[in-house]
Amino acid sequence: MTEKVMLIDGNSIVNRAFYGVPLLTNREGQYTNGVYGFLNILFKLMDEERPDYLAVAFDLHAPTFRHKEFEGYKGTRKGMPDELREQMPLLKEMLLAMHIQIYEMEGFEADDILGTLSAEAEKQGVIPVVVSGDRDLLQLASETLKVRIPKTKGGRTETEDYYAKDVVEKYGVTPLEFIEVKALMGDSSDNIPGVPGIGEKTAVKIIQTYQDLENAIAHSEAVKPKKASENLKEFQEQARLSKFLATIIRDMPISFEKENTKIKDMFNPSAYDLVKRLELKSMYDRFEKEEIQTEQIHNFIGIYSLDKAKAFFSALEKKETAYLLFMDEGECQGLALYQEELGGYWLEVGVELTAEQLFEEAKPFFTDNEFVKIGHDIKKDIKLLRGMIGKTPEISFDTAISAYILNPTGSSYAYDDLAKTFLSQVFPTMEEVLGKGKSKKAFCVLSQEERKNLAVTQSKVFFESKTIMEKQLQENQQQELFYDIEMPLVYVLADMEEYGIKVNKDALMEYQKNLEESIEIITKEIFALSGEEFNLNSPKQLGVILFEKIGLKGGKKTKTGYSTAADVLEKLKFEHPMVDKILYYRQLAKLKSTYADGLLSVMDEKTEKIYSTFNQTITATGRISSTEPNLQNIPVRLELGRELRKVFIPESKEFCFLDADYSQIELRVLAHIAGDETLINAFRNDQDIHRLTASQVFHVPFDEVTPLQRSNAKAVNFGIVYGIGSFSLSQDLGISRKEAEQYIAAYFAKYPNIKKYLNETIAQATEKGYVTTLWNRRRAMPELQSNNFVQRSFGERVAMNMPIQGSAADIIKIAMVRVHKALHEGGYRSRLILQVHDELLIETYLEEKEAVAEILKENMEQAAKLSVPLDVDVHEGNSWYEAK
DNA sequence: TCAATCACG
DNA sequence: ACGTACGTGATTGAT
Repeated sequence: MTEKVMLIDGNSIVNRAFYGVPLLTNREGQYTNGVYGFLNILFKLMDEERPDYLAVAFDLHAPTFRHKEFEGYKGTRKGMPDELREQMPLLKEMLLAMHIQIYEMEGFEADDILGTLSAEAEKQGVIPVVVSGDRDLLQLASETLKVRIPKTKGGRTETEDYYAKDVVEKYGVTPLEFIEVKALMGDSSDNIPGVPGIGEKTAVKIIQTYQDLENAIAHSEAVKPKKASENLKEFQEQARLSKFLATIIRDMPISFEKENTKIKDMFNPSAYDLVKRLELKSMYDRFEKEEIQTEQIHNFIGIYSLDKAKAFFSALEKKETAYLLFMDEGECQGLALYQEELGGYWLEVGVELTAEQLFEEAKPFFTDNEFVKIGHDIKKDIKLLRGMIGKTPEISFDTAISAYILNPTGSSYAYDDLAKTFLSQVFPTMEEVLGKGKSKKAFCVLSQEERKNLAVTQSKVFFESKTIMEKQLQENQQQELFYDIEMPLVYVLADMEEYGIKVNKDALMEYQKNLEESIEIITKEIFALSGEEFNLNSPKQLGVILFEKIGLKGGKKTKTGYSTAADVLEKLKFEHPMVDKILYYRQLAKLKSTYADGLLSVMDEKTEKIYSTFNQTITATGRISSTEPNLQNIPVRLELGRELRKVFIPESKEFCFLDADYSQIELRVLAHIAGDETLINAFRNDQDIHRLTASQVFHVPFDEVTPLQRSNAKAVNFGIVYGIGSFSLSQDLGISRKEAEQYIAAYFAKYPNIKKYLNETIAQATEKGYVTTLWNRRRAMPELQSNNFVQRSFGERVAMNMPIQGSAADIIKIAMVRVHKALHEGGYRSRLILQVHDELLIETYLEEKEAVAEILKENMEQAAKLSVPLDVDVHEGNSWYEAK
């Protein structure tokens, strides 16, 4: 086995990491984001590389030998923010605590240390992996030496990895030639002067022709362009100096020693103490592996017979109780339950207690509201219990949903996340228990005892978290949102999922067949035009055909190559007849794979219905989402796709569809929240809002607005809702950035309160750290604290958008709960079957049609009392297509 | 598993 | 100067 050493450029990584994460401090007021970011990258790379040795090199803030040669050289002494500089001792302390070897040496830079250590390591047969935020290090890349450049993108860490061939591919020169290029072009950040008038492009060309600096100087007469030729001659000494400055030393007086750099006992108690002092919470579990084992064990009482179960349920007082269900296909089935005073129980399905018996005994407990029950992700339990006990259970508190309400941007609301968040306790993650990448089925791989422990542990965690969460909901004034909107909605969604939506199977298969035939034809046409066959679904292969073979000018747009996205191709469609055909192919391919094939594959063969899952704890804004299949993105904008809606039909001839959608709900919400009189009056008078905006922005009379003006104004209105930027608006409308700026300025001049509202929202969000909707749905906004321009700007747009999108989500959720209740209480046979953000689809019994249409319209329009009316359009039809 | 693409509000 | 609109999910090819 070959051994591996990971060599890290400490300074540059800290710098990188620092800008990628939010500005963190611990209770003592110490900044910790640099340390946090560094550790994040370190652990990620260690997980990936699994090195045997590890060393981190730092720059000393002292002159290096390079300074002596060139007095203007500032090298690595370029500015570092104070918040970051303060953290360097902390980071070193952290590294020492983890027994990680640190290298620093007066007169040399971290780059030189890495260059030398990597060379030494290779001599000893150890493979080096060099990690740096700095592209200078690319000169070290070889066939065996990999240079990794991490990037933090939206809190996530990604790396660009380079062996020698990757450097050639990306820059057109070998790693060693990279130094020569630097000598010519210089590097302003490292204060390497280079040759005036030679930039990256020219430098690469020269080196590609002449291989190195000296050869280029020797042939300087022949160098093109003329300016470069002259300057190369005149500034040849400066170029030689630049090469010297850019060359990393690989033989400084320092040695790579296995004993010192061997990774050993990184996660020890004193390192853990330091991590705790710094409050780097997400790092805790790395250091806590030892404690996990003891935490999981939880005493519980096992119940295995019918007699015991009977006794248990009759003894169970009408107390607040947590419960959890595990009904696995495997050999272990049962019900875990935790009650504050009684403790944990495990009721196991087996020979002496069948599932039927267990649920018969549990029935009163589940259906009696006097037993206050809580659960976690209760929608699945509701559906299960309905099957088992034939009634809808009453569960009043869903810990997954309350955790989501308290923090909708959480990545997971599994029990171990809740334990960490609300109990400050660490339990093994489900992944650790089940094994990585395994689904819930692996639950049965566990021993019986482990399984029961886990089940009871989970119910305990959920129960105890609930107490904390209740308090927080109260503090946030989110009780109405949680108890009156989200919890009732669970039952509505459960019904929608169970009921499903009928599809016309024959029509769908016909649609699929037609697409298949069209795809075959268009594919042949494209191949005829391109002169060769290739995988049309591969943007990479397509890019080569379009931009290299045919020679269209698209330029590189994505990090992997040419962009072939629709907006790029749209601009090129007059350049070559193939482009339009590709766009058409894409349209067909999408319809076939995602929709025709996709829907057929999830259709229930027996009922010929599709049962989607509606997720209530996914979105950051409060919307619900739909999966497997996603029924919220069924085509509608283009006719060919829209045809697909014809296959969504009522269950039988006794029913038809009613489709109700809010008109302009987000702009109405904006008008209300911002209190803008112009906008409010427009909605009160039921005016065409885009036309109005057009007349305001383009200074034309309302009746003389052209269709183009109206459509541009519509884009402006969208932009306002999304947190507008002139660049994006200009892209969207295909106008200059200047013009886009003028549109926006004109908009804000006409709607001053909108501007005021947007500014105030950002200010408040920055101050409080979160934004809220009209019903106090809340989204934390850590991005606003970032010193990173990109992240902060994103945060600002989110702060502007979330209250609007989120309030609209609140409103339709209220409407859903009320419509569902009205249908249920009125004894109607009509059902709510779909929600698409501003639209509800109801399958209605024909005789009830008028009454239900009224119920729909009324409940949707009255769901909120805003300063503008809510307007709902209702359509009917015998398919979703017709009802739109 | 990720990146690119594209469907929806 | 930064890099470029909010929120989702499914499919595909490439690694």
